[in-house]
Amino acid sequence: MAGLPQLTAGICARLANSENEDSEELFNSQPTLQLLSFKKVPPTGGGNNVDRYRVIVSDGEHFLQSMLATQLNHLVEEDAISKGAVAVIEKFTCNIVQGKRLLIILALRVLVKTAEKIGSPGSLQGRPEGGASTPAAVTPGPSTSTNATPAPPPVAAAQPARQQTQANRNARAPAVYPIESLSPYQNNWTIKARAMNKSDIRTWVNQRGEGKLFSVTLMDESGEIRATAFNAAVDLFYDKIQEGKVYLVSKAKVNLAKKKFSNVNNEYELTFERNTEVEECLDVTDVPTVKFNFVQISALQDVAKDATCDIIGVVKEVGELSTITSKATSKVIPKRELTVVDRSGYSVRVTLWGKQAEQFEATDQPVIAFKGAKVGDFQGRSLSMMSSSSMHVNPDIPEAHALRGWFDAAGAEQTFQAHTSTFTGGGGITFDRAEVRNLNEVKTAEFGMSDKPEYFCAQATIMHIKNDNISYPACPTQGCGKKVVELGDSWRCEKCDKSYPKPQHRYMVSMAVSDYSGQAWLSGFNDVGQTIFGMSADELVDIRERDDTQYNQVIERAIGNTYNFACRAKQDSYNETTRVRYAINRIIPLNYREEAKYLANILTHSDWAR
DNA sequence: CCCCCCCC
Repeated sequence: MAGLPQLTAGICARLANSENEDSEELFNSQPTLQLLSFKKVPPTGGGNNVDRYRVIVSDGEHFLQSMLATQLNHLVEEDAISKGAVAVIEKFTCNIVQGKRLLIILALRVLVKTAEKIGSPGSLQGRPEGGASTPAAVTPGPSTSTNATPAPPPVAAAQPARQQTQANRNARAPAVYPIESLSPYQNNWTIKARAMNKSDIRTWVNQRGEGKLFSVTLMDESGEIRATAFNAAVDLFYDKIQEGKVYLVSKAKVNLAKKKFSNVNNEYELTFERNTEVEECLDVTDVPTVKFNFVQISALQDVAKDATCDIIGVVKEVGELSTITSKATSKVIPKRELTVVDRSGYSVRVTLWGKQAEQFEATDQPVIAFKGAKVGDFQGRSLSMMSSSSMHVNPDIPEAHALRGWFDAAGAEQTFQAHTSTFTGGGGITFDRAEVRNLNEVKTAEFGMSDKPEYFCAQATIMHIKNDNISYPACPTQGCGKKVVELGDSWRCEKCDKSYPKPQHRYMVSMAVSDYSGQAWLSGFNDVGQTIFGMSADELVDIRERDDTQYNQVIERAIGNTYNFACRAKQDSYNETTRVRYAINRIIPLNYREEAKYLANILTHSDWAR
């Protein structure tokens, strides 16, 4: 145990009584603490889906309950810290939640990943910080008249000194809380946050009545929260709140967020009310601007349909303003398509809607960053802006400058690859481990029994190939591939209205594949035959005509090989019987290095491997 | 209190 860092003795007691403290010194002190235990707190019902970690911290004398800010979750999940870790708490705040004093760790630096417990820390007097005892016995619980209970010693005193100093430069010097600390349990707070993704004003009519609303995402160093204004509050705040500006916000209502309707990372959301105060703040230091998590346009094929993503690229083309009529509402909606390219050599179409489509000005091929665009599968991959998406023209970030340089020097002359759909127009284009089903499950779950095709992936071995009718004579015209019929000494394609001296044979393969759970018949077209036989259908037809034994050998060689499949299941009626057929969208030979890596990863992360 | 995000 030699060389363990010294803990900051006494800090837990000071934090527990921080209302009596010179907070500036205390909150700048960057104490070293031991993290005794981690407990995952599951998402609350109706809240978001983000787990949080409750951590018991110790200074060697006392322990104190704390929460990790969610942006630190990865430290636990990636095993960078575990039971007994020693860390410098670089940034934190304190809050009163359900009558308990809670340390909120916003940033930390790991000194020791794991260690034995240092000293024998005890509970702080009367305060059940240990978490094991009953809070109600000592401090008033949340159920005892929440409003009548005076707000516990002002958390104002417990704010990071730096933020407090900034706040003091404002006329009314409110205490500034991190967004991370907001909760329904206490309401005397002010946050200082940047307004992002302000929506248009939207109206609704339903059984309960009608109204209008807009929403905006507020963001500070600690996190983000979605805020919504209804009806009268729309008139009060819509013009006042401007995208990108920083505001002091107080007296808004904190509610549980219904996470399925938003991708904002917070358990709660705000509702602006009549008495809510929103004041622009000119001191914007330490209030972050948008955070992007860019993916390359080429990588969009690996992003699931309906997911949101961030893209940055050069606008190669700007489409005309047009309109569509919504099928659902019959509303006419303005629309504009942008074609965006990046250094991956791919292009993608981004659809703007409504005002954003109307107001888009076609300046000279700007760099644009898109945040939270929705991924669609039209023509392979497409992007669509939503009300929660945002668009940033020529942002002052390194990626944008790099793209500008690249495009002006070379990119402008380049041709770009568009994403393309592989005949399905649906999902299942790529093999995705998350979509792997065993064949028994595919059958019992009745994949493909609905009207729409359903997609699944499988890893399976070829057991048998129907070899009587493995290919057909097809039109040799690029992109046609229709069946041709022999007429005299030529082959005629109805579709192309042309005759050819020779057809081009194309595969149409039916094969039984098997995994540990069961067997299924899959059908595949030309690329599938090419993959499993390692030759074109023309070559194989040629072999069959010359040497039946050699032909059978080629078929035999394809048996017993294992592939990763991306499949489509679809109902099909033939001769008055309806059954589900499975078509192969993609067939990929196993890459054993990759398979081994995948398995090793499972081993490393499973409990029974420890 | 919304929770739609559209079309080809």
